[in-house]
Amino acid sequence: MSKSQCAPDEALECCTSLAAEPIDVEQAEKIAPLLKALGDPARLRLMSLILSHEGGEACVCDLLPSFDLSQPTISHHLKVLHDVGLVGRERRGTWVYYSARPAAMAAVGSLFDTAVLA
Amino acid sequence: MSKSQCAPDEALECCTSLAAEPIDVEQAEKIAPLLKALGDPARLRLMSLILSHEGGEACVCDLLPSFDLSQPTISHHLKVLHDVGLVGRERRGTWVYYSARPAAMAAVGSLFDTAVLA
DNA sequence: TGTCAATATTGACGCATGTCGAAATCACAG
DNA sequence: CTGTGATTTCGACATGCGTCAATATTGACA
Repeated sequence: MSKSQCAPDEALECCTSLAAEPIDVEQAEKIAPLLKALGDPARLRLMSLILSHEGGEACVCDLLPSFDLSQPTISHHLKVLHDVGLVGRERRGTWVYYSARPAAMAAVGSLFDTAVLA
Repeated sequence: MSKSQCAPDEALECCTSLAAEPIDVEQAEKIAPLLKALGDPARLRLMSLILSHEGGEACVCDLLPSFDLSQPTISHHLKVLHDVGLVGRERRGTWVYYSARPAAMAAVGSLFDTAVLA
């Protein structure tokens, strides 16, 4: 059984700025995987390519040409992004479309709100 | 020679939202390490503890009690954060104070600006 | 049904990472 | 200068990660 499920929005509604107060252990363990998933150049670019692609979604064939990596490797990175809930996946015919999940992105972004106060 | 230098602000002035346009390879390779550094629960909590600590800085002895990890492990995580430029380090007497570097935090945060448009 | 194109999974490989205990620095007090 | 507490570095270990080639799956279409 491959557990390729996309993590739902449990982790996505619970976070404020890192600077506001010390984040608690549970929050940290929920959010860190999202940052970790984005902490690879290929996946960061994939996220950006998907976000800035027409309609906010892109199929694998749209993304592949931007990389020197093999197709299985790209597929693997997309699975990582999907597993942590940063992107959604939808099959339409032969193609699989990946789309950004704004709530997850916003959750990560909120960590850095008002971080400019220090 | 241990290269424990703190990466200067090269990577910190060059980034806009991931959604605005596809991030280029060089930017991705500069920013991804920052996200990777934050992609560990212990380091995410360290960052938050430092940011929300009085004066925006904290010595190792302030941070240690919040973790079940050994002191060398905490020191290692702080070094990771320092090496990517997310925190500064200053020795004052016997103690070493770590402080958040707002520019680095802002650089990361800017990736998620307007990501809510999709 | 059978073939083809798009995507995912598997298995393997080296390399990086998180963790610890032990030892080394570093700075101050006596 | 010797000792003591704070912090870093070292060496080692197990685990995780990025990558690929090979194979499997899925869906469209003849």
